[in-house]
Amino acid sequence: MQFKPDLTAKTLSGMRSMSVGLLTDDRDGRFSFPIMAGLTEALADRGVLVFMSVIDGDGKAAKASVEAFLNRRVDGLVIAGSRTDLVQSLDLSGIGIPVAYAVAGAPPNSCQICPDNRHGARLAVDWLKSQGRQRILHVTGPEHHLETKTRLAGYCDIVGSVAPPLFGDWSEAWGRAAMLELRKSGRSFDAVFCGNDQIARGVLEGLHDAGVAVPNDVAVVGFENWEVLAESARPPLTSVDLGLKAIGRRVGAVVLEPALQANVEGPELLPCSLVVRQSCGGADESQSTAGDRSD
Amino acid sequence: MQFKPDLTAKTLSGMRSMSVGLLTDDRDGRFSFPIMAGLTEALADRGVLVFMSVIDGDGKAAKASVEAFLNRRVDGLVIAGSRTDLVQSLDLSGIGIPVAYAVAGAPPNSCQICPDNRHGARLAVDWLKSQGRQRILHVTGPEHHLETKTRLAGYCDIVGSVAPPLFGDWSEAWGRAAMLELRKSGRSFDAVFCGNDQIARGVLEGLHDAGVAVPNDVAVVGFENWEVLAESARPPLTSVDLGLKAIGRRVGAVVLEPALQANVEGPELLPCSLVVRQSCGGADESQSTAGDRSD
DNA sequence: TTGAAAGCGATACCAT
DNA sequence: ATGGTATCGCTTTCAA
Repeated sequence: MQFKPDLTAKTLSGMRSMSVGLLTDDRDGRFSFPIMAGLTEALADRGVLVFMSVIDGDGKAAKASVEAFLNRRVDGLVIAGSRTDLVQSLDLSGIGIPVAYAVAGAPPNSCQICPDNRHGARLAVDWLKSQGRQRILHVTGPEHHLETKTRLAGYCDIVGSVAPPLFGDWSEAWGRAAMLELRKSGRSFDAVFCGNDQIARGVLEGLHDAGVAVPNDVAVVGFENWEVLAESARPPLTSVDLGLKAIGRRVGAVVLEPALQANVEGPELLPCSLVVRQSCGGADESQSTAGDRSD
Repeated sequence: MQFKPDLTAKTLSGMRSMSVGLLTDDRDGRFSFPIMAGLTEALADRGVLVFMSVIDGDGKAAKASVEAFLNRRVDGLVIAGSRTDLVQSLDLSGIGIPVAYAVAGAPPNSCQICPDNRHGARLAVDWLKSQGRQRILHVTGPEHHLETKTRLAGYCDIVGSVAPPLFGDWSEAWGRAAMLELRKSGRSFDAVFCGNDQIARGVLEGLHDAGVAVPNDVAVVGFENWEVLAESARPPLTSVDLGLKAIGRRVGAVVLEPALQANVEGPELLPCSLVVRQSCGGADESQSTAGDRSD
């Protein structure tokens, strides 16, 4: 028969509400949206829906959203893709429901799920080496950023610390500038591993301007696999995928079943994967690595 | 005093649920996310929350999501930024709650809210003319797309149909190819108005490769103001902003108060605005036009 | 005007 | 095992 229990009544009578809240202060949804997609996907089967609220950096609004969630009796809360200032303005300690942080700053002893940046970097550099590249440079973001440090660590895992990385900001402009700088310095290299895709785009442009052929003369790999950037780069950019959708799925599972939580000490790291395109050769061999490439 | 009524009980007892459902099949959230942000913003004051569900093109999943929304007794439904196939696989006719389509294909006689592409195009071309440009070309997307036609119409409103547009796809590669084609044909021009930002990026690159100076020799303006692309273009790209966030706000108002609906015949058009950067000169005059530039 | 009682649609605890 | 009933927290209706 076609009986559909009313979720509202079900909730009122003390059961779980079969809904979770998602809070983000992302600007363009670069991280939040794929996470959200994974979350929906994972929770749809279990019949739970997600309340989403995007706020712009204001602590008051964040607090109000959480209150609103709680009034709806959400079973869990996820904070996604936000800058760390959100967590600071929000005290979720005695909230009474599971909270998980997805690709977001998190307070100590909380459930935090992030991509394994270090492993992702190793994947990229390994691939570069397997393609016969000898002198792999690293141009990346601000030195003090956590992502910068972690990705750098993965890079060093493979090549050691012979070649000092070039720190800058996460922009195309910096990627271009770095190429200029490099040419002036006369350092020789046959590959550059970039801290993110925007930098990689800039590097590609800088190389193009200088007349060096990619991937023949130098190979380039990016990070984050922001498809709109990576796919239309010239040539299409090989990049490390963050597996955001998988993170969304995982976060959904954990928020509903806190027992699944792996370790309370430090973040839970989910695998990245390498999406091979044409910027470092080998694209036709259609290499693929662990994880879920679509974010 | 600090009394917070329980929304669940309120809902059960026959009131409105103070929640709406948002359904999208967007891939990267380019449209859905800003719309969502506007929606949240508009509804937060009224104390209504939004259930969001992102599905990937599957008709079954869409239907299931709508059912789930209905079980939660949402007060309204918005379909956002989706390809038209979603509306086809979904019959929302006798659903009993207001439905609005935001930047999405919509069935006849439904509430549809979209950016005023034609007006946006006029804004762009007008600006180009005001900067003294005489021969403005239009390179754009597939001829049969609705956006292509509407933007072209706006272009023709200003310059007439002297210069035939160049149709292609919405990619950077096409923008580059168009420049090559143009150089071969020997057509002379001092500005190009692009159908979207990706094409504009390609055009910019093509121009750069050919050694023509932007904006001195030729000015370029894009469409959609996808900030990650526009801001880091070389030079930063002047572009028509779609006002997606405002659309989200409007859609929220309409879904809660269907009486506000402007016209049932055809879509309700919200203003675009021009965001002036350096790709067509005049950036320092910090020109701005109607609408809300942040999406 | 104010206060008490009857749903709303399920769950859960009792009795039988 | 099985049916009846109190309960969840609020709105609405009806008395007083």
